[in-house]
Amino acid sequence: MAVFAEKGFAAAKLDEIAARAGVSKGALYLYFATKEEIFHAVVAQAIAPNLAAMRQGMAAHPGPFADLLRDVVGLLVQVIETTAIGGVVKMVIGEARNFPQLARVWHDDLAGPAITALTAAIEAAQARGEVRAGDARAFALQTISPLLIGVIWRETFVPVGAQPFDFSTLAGQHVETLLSGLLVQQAIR
Amino acid sequence: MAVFAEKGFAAAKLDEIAARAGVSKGALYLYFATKEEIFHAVVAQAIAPNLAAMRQGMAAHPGPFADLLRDVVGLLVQVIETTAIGGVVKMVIGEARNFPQLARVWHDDLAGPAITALTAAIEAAQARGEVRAGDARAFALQTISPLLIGVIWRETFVPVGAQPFDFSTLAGQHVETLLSGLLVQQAIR
Amino acid sequence: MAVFAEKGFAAAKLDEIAARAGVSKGALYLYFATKEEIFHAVVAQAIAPNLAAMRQGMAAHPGPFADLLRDVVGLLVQVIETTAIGGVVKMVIGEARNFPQLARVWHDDLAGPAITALTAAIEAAQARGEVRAGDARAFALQTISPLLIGVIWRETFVPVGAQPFDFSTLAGQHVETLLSGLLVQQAIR
Amino acid sequence: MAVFAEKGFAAAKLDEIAARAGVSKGALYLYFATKEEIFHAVVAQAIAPNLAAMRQGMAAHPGPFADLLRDVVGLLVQVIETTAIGGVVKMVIGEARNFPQLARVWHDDLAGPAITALTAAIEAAQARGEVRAGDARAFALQTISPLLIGVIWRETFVPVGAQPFDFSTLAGQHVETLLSGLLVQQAIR
DNA sequence: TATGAATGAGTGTTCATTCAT
DNA sequence: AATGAATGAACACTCATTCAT
Repeated sequence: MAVFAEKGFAAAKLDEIAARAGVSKGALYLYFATKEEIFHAVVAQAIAPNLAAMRQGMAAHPGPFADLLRDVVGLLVQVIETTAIGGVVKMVIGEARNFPQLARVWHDDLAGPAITALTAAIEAAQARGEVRAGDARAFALQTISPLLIGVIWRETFVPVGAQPFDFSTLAGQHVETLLSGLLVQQAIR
Repeated sequence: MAVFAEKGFAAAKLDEIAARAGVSKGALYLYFATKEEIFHAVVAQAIAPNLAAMRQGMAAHPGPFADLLRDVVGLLVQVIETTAIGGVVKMVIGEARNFPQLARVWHDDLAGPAITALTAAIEAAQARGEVRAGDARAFALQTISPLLIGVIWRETFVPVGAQPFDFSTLAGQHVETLLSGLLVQQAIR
Repeated sequence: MAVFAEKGFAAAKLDEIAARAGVSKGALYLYFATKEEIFHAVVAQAIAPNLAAMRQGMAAHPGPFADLLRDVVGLLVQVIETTAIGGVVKMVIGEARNFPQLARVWHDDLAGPAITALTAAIEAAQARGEVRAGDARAFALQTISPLLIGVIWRETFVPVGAQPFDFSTLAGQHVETLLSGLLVQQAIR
Repeated sequence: MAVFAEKGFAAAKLDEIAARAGVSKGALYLYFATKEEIFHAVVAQAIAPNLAAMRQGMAAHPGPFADLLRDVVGLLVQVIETTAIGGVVKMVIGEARNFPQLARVWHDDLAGPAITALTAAIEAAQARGEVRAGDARAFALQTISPLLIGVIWRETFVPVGAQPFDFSTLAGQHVETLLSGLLVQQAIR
């Protein structure tokens, strides 16, 4: 994953992958038939843990919407700070056109369900009168965007000297901003 | 740009670039010394119009913060809907590690100044008492994130059947959400 | 053809083929998509001249069978002594199992028709009472066998010091032997 | 032998040889140092039985030449129909150039002596006045050619749908043809 | 004795780059 | 200025050979 995330599919060399894996080039072919298969395995493998995290975050949130929001954003921060999701996101964005099947898997199994689940939770909150009217799917996108862009910023510009964003700060402030805007009764907050 | 945006640097073939440009492969070398030079030219060229747009959007906004916000987001929507920025963003994200200089140019000339200018405008609004306290740079990131993620979503998942986001709807709702959260006096809204 | 005939398909190296052709390895791919395609082209190309020779040899022989026989055998000797048929025969024998399509082409377009035409000519001679009764196809095989084996002997054993067969001597004596045996009226001979 | 005969030396894979032998690839190296050594063993081993057959066929034939001829041809038919000689012949023809030593062994130990012995027998018959004058070595080649070509035909073209030759028919008719032509006193026949 | 995972040199194929025309 | 045939270095993939178990 490290090599693919760094270079992209085409620029990744099996020699380097093998070297970093501490095996010979030939050994790769004992486990994978082609370079593409290695790539798919890497990308597929990166779905599982995030899938689990997502499901956990979305599971049954009967409490106030604010709690759900804090949990979701907090979980996202945790994933961003502890996993290699940054590299995977880059890989998926960069190679989606070359490997549509890969984009499909990531959309159907991860990104799509995540957005859908979040949208449903927001709609429930709207139904309960907690959240003001509006396109729930757009609200969902707003919810996760700053952190995702923060990751992409980290992967893209921080290596050349850009100032990174602190994810905890960003997350806290983002939740505040969202709540003040999404809640119908702002006094309650 | 079309070829590089679709395939990435390494997977882009000069044969295809030449074919789409309607010239022979050899002719490319009359204007560029290497493939990399073509790539840099493409990426550099894609900075100019966006730079202009950004400067225009940020220029002297003495009026209320809400107006600035609407202008900035509106401009972003326009750029997204009328230019090939989506492909460029993909290219920059995907190739930043392979071409640090490219990332540097994009950061130093475009992304960095844009964030900085927006941050400054927000700080000014904070100083005027229009915007509540908080990390202005984080507010700036929040401002542009949903639209950027919307573009990336379009580039990555829409080609494999994902439902796209409507940028006008997204923009309008996003501005509302931001304002309600950023303005100190919410009653005024 | 020289390289494939010498080494066989698998042991032939594109480096050597290119070198002997006086071009670079890459240049081969301007004209052929794969090594296999080069091989097929070589083998296919080797059919044409032999096909022509065969048709010529078989064409309308109203005269006595002995004349036909002398012409056919004489033509075969000429082909053997002036073309690269030896190498081609080796290639076809050696690679028939690996490239069934190749064997099919050679059988359907060359070996099969040749045997069939010769068989027909022999049957005509039998009908005219010139040739004694018997399996005409087996007679046909007898007709061409010694020269073919002579070629194979030349290709296989002569390079390691075996004594070659003189094709003219072999041909003359073979025709005599056949005539004395095939003709019904042996006294006439 | 099966694998080498089917694919040729270069295209034969040790994986397949080991699999068909029912052992592991590593086990091959307990008995042979290299692939080439396996190949030599296979080819050498294929000499023995044929050598014995040949010696038997050639052994002391004081009787009439016709008897010798029938015995030799009959023996050849038997070998062709009961042993894997077809594959071996293909191997030797196909790999003679790549393994001159192999060609040498086959020539010096088998093909050469066989032709020589047959030639000697024919010369003896000529001396006895049974066989007409002529190049005895060419007569010898004539004697064995049709059956050899029949084998090669079977190995090369029958797998792609060619009509095979019946070896018994071929042999019987061939002997007749030879005798009528080779015997001085044709009336005797 | 036997295994089979691991190796790495070798080969077919690609593609950025050159250059005669 | 433009072409496109030709080059050759680079890379994915194969497979004979090794060796720890």
